[in-house]
Amino acid sequence: MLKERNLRMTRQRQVILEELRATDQHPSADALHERVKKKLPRISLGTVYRNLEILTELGEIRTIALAGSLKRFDGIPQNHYHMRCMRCDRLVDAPMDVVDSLERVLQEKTEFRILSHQLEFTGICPDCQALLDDNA
Amino acid sequence: MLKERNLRMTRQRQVILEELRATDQHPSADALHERVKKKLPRISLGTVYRNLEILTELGEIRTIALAGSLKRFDGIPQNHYHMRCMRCDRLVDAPMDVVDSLERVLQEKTEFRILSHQLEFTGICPDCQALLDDNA
DNA sequence: TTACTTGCAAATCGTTTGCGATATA
DNA sequence: TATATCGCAAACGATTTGCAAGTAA
Repeated sequence: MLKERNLRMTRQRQVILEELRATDQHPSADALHERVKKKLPRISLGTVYRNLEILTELGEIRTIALAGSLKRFDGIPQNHYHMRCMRCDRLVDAPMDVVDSLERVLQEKTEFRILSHQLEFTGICPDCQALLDDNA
Repeated sequence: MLKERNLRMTRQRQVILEELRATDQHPSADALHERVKKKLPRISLGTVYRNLEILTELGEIRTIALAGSLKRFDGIPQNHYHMRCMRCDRLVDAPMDVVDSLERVLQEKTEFRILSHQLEFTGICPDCQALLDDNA
């Protein structure tokens, strides 16, 4: 699966994959870099980032996009879900109710105390669909 | 509601709230800053950030933390949900199945083409619960 | 008159990128 | 040997923060 993309299995790529597979800690790039450095002391953080991206594209690992520092603001204080257009980055309210049962179902199966949840849909907005159709 | 926290209703705070309430565009802090500058040309981006934080704490508006900027990595390539501890930031697999019907339910009600969804639970992990109990 | 709030600029954080050097296939 | 990949360091974009001046109550 490396060949069709002209990719090479470097020692760095190998160790990054091994170390990630060896833990269930869902490390950040930085935390993984610290682990990998124990075996390859000279590896750089940039190399870790580059390989994590490639390994994700290959389907070998998953990148979890956490709800994080990037923010948008909403004049409506009630909780509701959103849809984001992956092409133009527009953010729109999702026309559906908040599903409280998601938290209840999970709470029955975990010691974690669940307090809230964040649900974001990704897709293509109508405007961008039209644009894409034009180009076809 | 301003009084109990010794907060003042400044012109800046007022206009930021008005402008955010006047749109359904879910602007970024920067985009909102551009709008507000038309009424208060000298207002700084830092002031916009500070007020958005306070208005969120007061429950007047909502801050939407977008999925994307912050990343974690997972050696298991199958899709699944996660729980994040709001105290220690630990990330753990959620013991529940992916709910495909969420996308179907929403797709029936929108022109948006839904392609995927991101669900993240927030709460307190068992270790941090124990710590909090000790301090009580 | 107090101390909350501002504008400005510098700092921070996670991530990305340009470069010349290195190593895989 | 060709070029994918590396290490390094600088660049990046969104957000946060320190400080002295301004202003609401």
